Amino acid sequence: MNFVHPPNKQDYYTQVWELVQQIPYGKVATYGQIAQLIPCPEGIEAQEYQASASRWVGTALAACPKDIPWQRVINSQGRISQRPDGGYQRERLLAEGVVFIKERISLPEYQWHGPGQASHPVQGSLF
DNA sequence: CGCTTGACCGGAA
DNA sequence: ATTCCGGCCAAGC
Repeated sequence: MNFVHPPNKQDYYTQVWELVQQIPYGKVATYGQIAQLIPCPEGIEAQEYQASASRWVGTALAACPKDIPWQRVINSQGRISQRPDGGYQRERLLAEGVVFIKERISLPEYQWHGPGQASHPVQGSLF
């Protein structure tokens, strides 16, 4: 397993938390998505970053403050990742109205579109 | 001091 | 659809 750590661990974790905090109620994001929203730290090869970042996100959430909606971060398959505590992530999401189909969430429907992203997606060329 | 163990992901078979 | 693989560090026991 690749476990390259970010140069400034604390700093990176903070960025993760900031982003996760922005995920709206009833929406979800994937580990990889959060990772991509954070710029590759200096001194890290883009390739290494791609290979490791999603895990950094997971590790960051493992140590996140209690006011962070960690339950809204799921894996790329739309599933709940195994956690040390066995947890109630699924329950929390259900409580937010997220629908599970065969233990899986429909990402197209529930995935958060990012922080700066448009609340009004520009579809097609309006011209 | 050494061994174990991580909230992941995408591609290939 | 499912399983396997590479990625190769550091904190904790």
